[in-house]
Amino acid sequence: MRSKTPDKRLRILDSAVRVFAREGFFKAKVAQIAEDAGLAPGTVYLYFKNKEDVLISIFEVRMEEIVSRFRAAVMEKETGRSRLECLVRMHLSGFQSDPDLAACFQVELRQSSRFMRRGVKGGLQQYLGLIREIVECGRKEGIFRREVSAALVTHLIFGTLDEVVSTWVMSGMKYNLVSLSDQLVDLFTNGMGQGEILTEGPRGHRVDDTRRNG
Amino acid sequence: MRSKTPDKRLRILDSAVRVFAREGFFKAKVAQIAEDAGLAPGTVYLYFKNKEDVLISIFEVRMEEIVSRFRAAVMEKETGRSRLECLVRMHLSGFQSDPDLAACFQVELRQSSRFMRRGVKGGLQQYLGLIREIVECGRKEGIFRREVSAALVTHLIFGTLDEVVSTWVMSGMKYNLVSLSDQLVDLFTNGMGQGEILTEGPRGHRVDDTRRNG
Amino acid sequence: MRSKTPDKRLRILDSAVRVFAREGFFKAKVAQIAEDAGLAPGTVYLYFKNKEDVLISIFEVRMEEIVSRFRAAVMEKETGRSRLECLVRMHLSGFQSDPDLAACFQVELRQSSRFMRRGVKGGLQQYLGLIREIVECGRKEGIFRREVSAALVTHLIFGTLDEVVSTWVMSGMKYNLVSLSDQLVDLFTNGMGQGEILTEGPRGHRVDDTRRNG
Amino acid sequence: MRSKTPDKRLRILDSAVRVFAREGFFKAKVAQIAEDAGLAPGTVYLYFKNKEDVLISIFEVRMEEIVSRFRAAVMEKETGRSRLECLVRMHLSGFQSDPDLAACFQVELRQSSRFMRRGVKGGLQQYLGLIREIVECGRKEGIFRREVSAALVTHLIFGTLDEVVSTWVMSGMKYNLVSLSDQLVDLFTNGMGQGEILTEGPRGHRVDDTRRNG
DNA sequence: GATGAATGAGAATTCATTCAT
DNA sequence: CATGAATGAATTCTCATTCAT
Repeated sequence: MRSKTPDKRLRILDSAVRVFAREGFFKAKVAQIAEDAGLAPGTVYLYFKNKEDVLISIFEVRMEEIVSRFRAAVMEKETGRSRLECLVRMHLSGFQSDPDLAACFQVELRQSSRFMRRGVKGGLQQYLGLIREIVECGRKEGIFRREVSAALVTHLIFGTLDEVVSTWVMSGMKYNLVSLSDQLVDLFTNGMGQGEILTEGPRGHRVDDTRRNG
Repeated sequence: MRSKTPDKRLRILDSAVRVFAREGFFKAKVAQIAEDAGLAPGTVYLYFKNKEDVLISIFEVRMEEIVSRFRAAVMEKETGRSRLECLVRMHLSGFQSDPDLAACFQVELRQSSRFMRRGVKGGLQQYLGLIREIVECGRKEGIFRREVSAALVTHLIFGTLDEVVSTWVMSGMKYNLVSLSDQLVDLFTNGMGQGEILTEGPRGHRVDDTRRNG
Repeated sequence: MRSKTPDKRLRILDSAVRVFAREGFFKAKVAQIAEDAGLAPGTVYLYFKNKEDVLISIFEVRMEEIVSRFRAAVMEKETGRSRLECLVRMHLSGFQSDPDLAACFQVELRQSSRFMRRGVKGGLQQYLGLIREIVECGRKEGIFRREVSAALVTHLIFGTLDEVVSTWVMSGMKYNLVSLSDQLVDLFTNGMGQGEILTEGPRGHRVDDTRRNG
Repeated sequence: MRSKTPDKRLRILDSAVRVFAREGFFKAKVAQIAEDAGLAPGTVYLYFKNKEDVLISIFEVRMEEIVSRFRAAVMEKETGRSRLECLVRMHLSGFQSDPDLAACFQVELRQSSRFMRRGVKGGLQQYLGLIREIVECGRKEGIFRREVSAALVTHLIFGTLDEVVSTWVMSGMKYNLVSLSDQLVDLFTNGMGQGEILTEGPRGHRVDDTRRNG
């Protein structure tokens, strides 16, 4: 029992993050979580419908806090580019600084079929929404392309971040995650291709330069 | 019981894909799988250690087949670019044409903690290896950039594909997945940014143009 | 369900003695025991690790009670001889008056490999200890011989009692066990040999006729 | 696989003794025994009804051999006393020289409820019969007492030997079993009591040192 | 609100045994 | 006779959840 929040609901969630990270969702016993929170097993059920609900609630509560914190920070930036940089850096450093949470989000949460079936609309959608706003913002400024679906770009960004963090978690969280931020932002904006050379495909000259020169 | 392979091991895996997709991993009973395969429950345990082993084996067996099929097709292409196109298209069409397998790979498999903890090295690593070869190939041709970590590019591609397919599965597999291929390849190679405009940031001239124009 | 002890642990043990005696250890179902005790199956596992633990616990709990009861009675007697008589009689009458317990101790318990491998130290050692104390006591008085190992004498007494009770159980508990007490005590103290004749060994005359004639 | 008897039935029994001794009856798999005997699992069932039958058969086959060997040796002796000595020594040395068999007889066999319920009449009864013959023989010579039940004397001898061997097995077979023979024979014939003093109560003089000191 | 003893549903799994070859 | 792949019955045990106090 480490957390001392008087709010029992939050205390349970804090304990659950630790226990889930250490034991894994299925091996974790509700009684363990309760004990860690200094409560009786039954008490957990005054605040949560069941064990999965605890897991999902971790995600929702933390995501709400994350999204609003991220949004605040992101919106202080002026350009789409710097907003993207901000988001990427916060995403990576957020997990890097809280390994238990990282384990919950990247590993345990996926073992909830309710989560995997996207039964949890709230948090993730809001986060995707925030990413999308950044994309739209960059488009309005003319620095991000309009030809590709904004939704797809959002998946590109989120999917990559998610995979990168998962890989880091699986590897034992040994290397520095945040230091990948710049390369990631570079990749998101410029892609993996050598700009010009791509235009010189086998077919000759690319004519659609206008796309970029607009 | 649909599959009639004489190989009982494969028959069990075929049945398991169907049952897992329909019922979900936890709701699925070993006896159901056995029945679907026309076998007695105990027979499953002659071929697999336990239920999770069946799930993991689906992944391994199918991945092996996928990787070798994808590799063969990809390697027929000449350029890194066309190889990337080939891989993306095959990844998306592969799942689109086999919804049960898609459900297993994108949803059920993640509920195996052994899988999530990357206890399954083989298949996924080989697939990532194939992606990486394509990246390296494009680099040798000079069409893909060398400044960014190849590993990171690999995660970009795989993470995005995975997220895109997952989203499609969750949405009920209603839209056409393959049709996203071109946009994805475009994003991977060119990024989301307006190339030139990026260089002309609000702050003035970018000096690192050489990077691309080199 | 016969027993009504409020202590659930004891209620389970009481029920288990009956069920084990009637069904045998392996045929006995935990659910049967629970039902007999008026409890749910799961409740058994709040008090015992598993079915074998129930069996072993019967032995331990009953032995503790037996040893202290026997010790109290035995120690009221003055001489080693009368103490031995007391123990033998109590051993035999104890089993005779509780056939279910006899069946558990003599038959079912032996089917626990943990018991047979003497994984159960407590009870039996204490009982053997009590026998040994009686032997030592008789030795101090000078009525029991000192030339033979006390441990061996203890095994003689216990081994014989155990075999005699087992035979009685196997035979269907038809004859009177307690009535063997005097003969057993006689055998333990005087052996099966004709004193005199034994003395006519190569080594010379025995003078102690009085032993049997006196 | 060590045994090379061409008789498959005996090969199975030899293997079973080893496997039962090493694994215990319940942990032992029929397939293990078959493999050790260099046979297929199904073959075991050509020679034995089931696994328990293998265990019981070990006892019967070995006991038959033991009883006839013991009887032959015992009957070569002339007096009841020397026959008893012979039996005790052979009983102890028989187990001491074959630890696997000792483990089977003293531990594993007891876990068969059929054995414990004396469903196995043959072997044990014959052995008890042999002991009894020795007792009767001594009685005819006048060296063994007639006042006590011969059956009881038989139980005394067998029960004690059995307990002594069991204790030795449980203790890890560390000490020398055969060296207990003389003390045991002494105990069986003379008992644990100081002859005269018993009759003269606790207060009398001991005069009969001759009895043991010769 | 909090407790925690009691519940009881539920399925994976084993492996002795069979029998078609 | 021998095989060994397939069988399938059968029961323990767990632990999330409840609810009387």
